[in-house]
Parts: sequence; structure tokens; C-alpha cells
Amino acid sequence: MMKHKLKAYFDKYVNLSDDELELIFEKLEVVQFNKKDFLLTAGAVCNSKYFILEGLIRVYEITSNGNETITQFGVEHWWITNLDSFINKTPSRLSIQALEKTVVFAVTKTNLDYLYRAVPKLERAFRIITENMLIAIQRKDEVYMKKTSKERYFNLVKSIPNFAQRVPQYMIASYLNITPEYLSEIRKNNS
Amino acid sequence: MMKHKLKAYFDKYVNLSDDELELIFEKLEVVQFNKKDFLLTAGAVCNSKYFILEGLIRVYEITSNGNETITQFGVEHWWITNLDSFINKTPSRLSIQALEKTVVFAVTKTNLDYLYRAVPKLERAFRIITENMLIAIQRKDEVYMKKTSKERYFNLVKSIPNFAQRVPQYMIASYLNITPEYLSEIRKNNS
DNA sequence: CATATTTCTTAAGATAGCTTAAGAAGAATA
DNA sequence: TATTCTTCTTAAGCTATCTTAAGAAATATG
Repeated sequence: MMKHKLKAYFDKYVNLSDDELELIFEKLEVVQFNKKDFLLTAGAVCNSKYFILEGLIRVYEITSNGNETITQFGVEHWWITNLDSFINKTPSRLSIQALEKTVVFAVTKTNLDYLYRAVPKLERAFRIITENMLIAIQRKDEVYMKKTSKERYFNLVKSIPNFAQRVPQYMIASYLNITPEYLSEIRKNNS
Repeated sequence: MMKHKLKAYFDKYVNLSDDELELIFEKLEVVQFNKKDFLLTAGAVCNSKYFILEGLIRVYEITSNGNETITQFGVEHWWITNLDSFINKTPSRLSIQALEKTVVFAVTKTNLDYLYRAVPKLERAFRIITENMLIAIQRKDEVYMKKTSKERYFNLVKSIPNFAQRVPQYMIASYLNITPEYLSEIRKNNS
């Protein structure tokens, strides 16, 4: 069950004893969100990190001209939060919303800070996890900063299986920074 | 001197005893680079992290069409490395080069891994430093993905004092993903 | 099912930013 | 100080992508 998944996940980074795992597990909460539920609404401080067990979420912002602009998608086994708001306790400009029925582990900042002290290995695990996130975002930047819309689109849909089926096209367009109209055109000319 | 600077820096994140500081200091190397020297050349594995004490560096890549494209600048008190290459020991596509006479602390992967075990607090420090880097890159993304060239330019020059004086314009253009010609035009129309 | 809502497509005209080419200005070196 | 190399500017024409507007298709809801 849940505890198993947690162990399997952390085993990739550190070796936790049963006691340590138990300690961690006690401070996590399993939360279920329905489609369109919010994990975080803009304006609030982001008090938790979420580990996605199943489902799909998006992180987005309402820009000054009133448009939604998606900055991130999260799928199974990704940690999602607004790190800036989480760490600095500043109100979030971003909202986080489930796009499908989604189940997560949620851990509050208080609990996580407690756990870092109680289970020092967790500090190592998150050091590594955060490094991996940094590498991932740097790879994304290479694609998004230097490639055309078409290249970005095909890069994305081939990197997450089924993605184009699970997410409306206009959201993909928003994430890729292109208009839905232009994305429609790209697809027409390439299929 | 050098040890002092190191202490002042880490004090922002954790409290190190003199012994711990000494241990860390022994595993660092102070290296000086002249203008145009390479800290890392494309094709090699990136074996060190560099902490910039003074100077200015750029991280760049030669794209498939033979152009240089700058992905990052590094100034005083920033850690610079190709994290992907550093962690996964893969050959780097990026090069890292000094743009001014630059002095750094260099720490090799072997030494850093040793230090994480010898000084667990360092693990915490780097967990936090890495989180801060992640926040910084996410902020950059907001500006670079969603704003016009003009906005990106003015955002950059006001965020690093003197930047426009220290770095040739064509390099700024490269970093901002615009042509030098167009940057020239932007500047003409706004001064 | 029928209607309402959400999502996707098409197409015409507009624009930001690119390409190419050339020369001007500035900085470095003999 | 002259010469060479590096960096910046100007301008004309071009292309990727956006805007606007409308209707078509798909999906959700009464």
C-alpha cells in the first residue's frame, strides 16, 4: 500500500530504516483531489509540498492581461509546490489545480522541517531530489528558450506518454507559450 | 582572508564549528582564471563545482548551426557548474568561461561527496542552496518565457548592477535569446 | 436525447523579431 | 599612432507567430 510506495521512492536516494520510514509516514497525509480541485489558490501561502501518487495537476498563473498561463504540469512521482512561496512564506501568484482525480502525499513545511532534523537522511534525499529538479528545469530551458514552437510541441508530447490525450490542447499551448490557434495549425501541417 | 569568506557564506545556511569549517576548507581549492580561460570545455565531464569569489563567467553552448548561445552568467557568490554533467558524469555540451579575471573555490565531486558524509550540515546547506537556485531559475523562467525581448532586456540590466558595462552587448543578446541587431534597435528606441 | 458548454479549427490581416549585408565605432596591439 | 580585431548600428526585406472573428466539433449536463 501507501507506505510501500513511499519506501520504494526513497530507496532510490537513501536507505531508510523501518523506524525512519515510520516517522516520515506519520507526518505525511494522503489527500485526494477531484478534477478541478485546487491544491493551492493564488493569494494564499503554499504550506505544503505534494508528492503525486496518481493523477495529473497543473501549475498556472493569471497574468496581468487576465490570461491563464501554465508554468508546469505534474504527473505521478513528481513533487509539486510553489517553492518560493513554500520557503519564504510569501503569497503565491501561482495556483495549483488537479486536472484529473489526483492522489498525493502532502507534507507541511512544519512537518518537513521537523523531519529533516529527526531523519537526517531525508535532508540528503531532498538535496538530491532538488538537484534532479534543477537538472530537469535546465533541460527544459534548453528546449523552450532555443527551439521553435513546433519543436517544443513535439518534444513535449513524446516526452510524456499519452499527454496529448490527457490534457486539452489549449493548455498544452499555454504551457508551450503559443496560441491555441497556432498550435492547431502546427498539428494540421504535421499529421 | 579566504577562510573567512567561506565561513561568512555558509553561516547564512548552517552553523559550522571551526573543525567542520577546516575540514571543508581543506577540500576546496582556490583557482584563478584569466579572462577567456575555460573552467570547463564542451566534451569534457564537469568534475567540479565552482563558487565565484570574484569575477564573472558565462556558461554557453555551440548550437547545431554553429552559433554560441549563452545559458547562464555567474557573478560573485554564485555556484556554477554543469550540474547534469557533474552528477551523471556525462560529457558536457556546455562550456564555462571566464569573462573577467575570476577567482573561485573549486570543489571536486569526490571531495564534495566525502564532505557530505564528514560534515552532514553541509548536506543541509546544499539542500537549501539548491532550493534557492531552483527558485531563481523559476523566476527567470517567468520573465523569459512570458515577456517580450524589450522587457527581458530591461529586467536583466536592472537586476545586475553594471551588467551592461561588464558584458558585451552581443552576449547579453545571446543570453536573452534575441539577435544583437534587434537588441541594438531596442536600445535605440529606449534611450 | 437535447441543449449548453467547452474545446478545436480555419483564415485573413498584423507585428515582433529575424536575416543579410554593410559600414561605423571602439578597443587592443604592433 | 597606425593597424587590426572586436563590437555595435542601420536598414530593407522576410518569416514565425499573434490577433481577431467565426464557426465546427466534442463533451458535459439537464
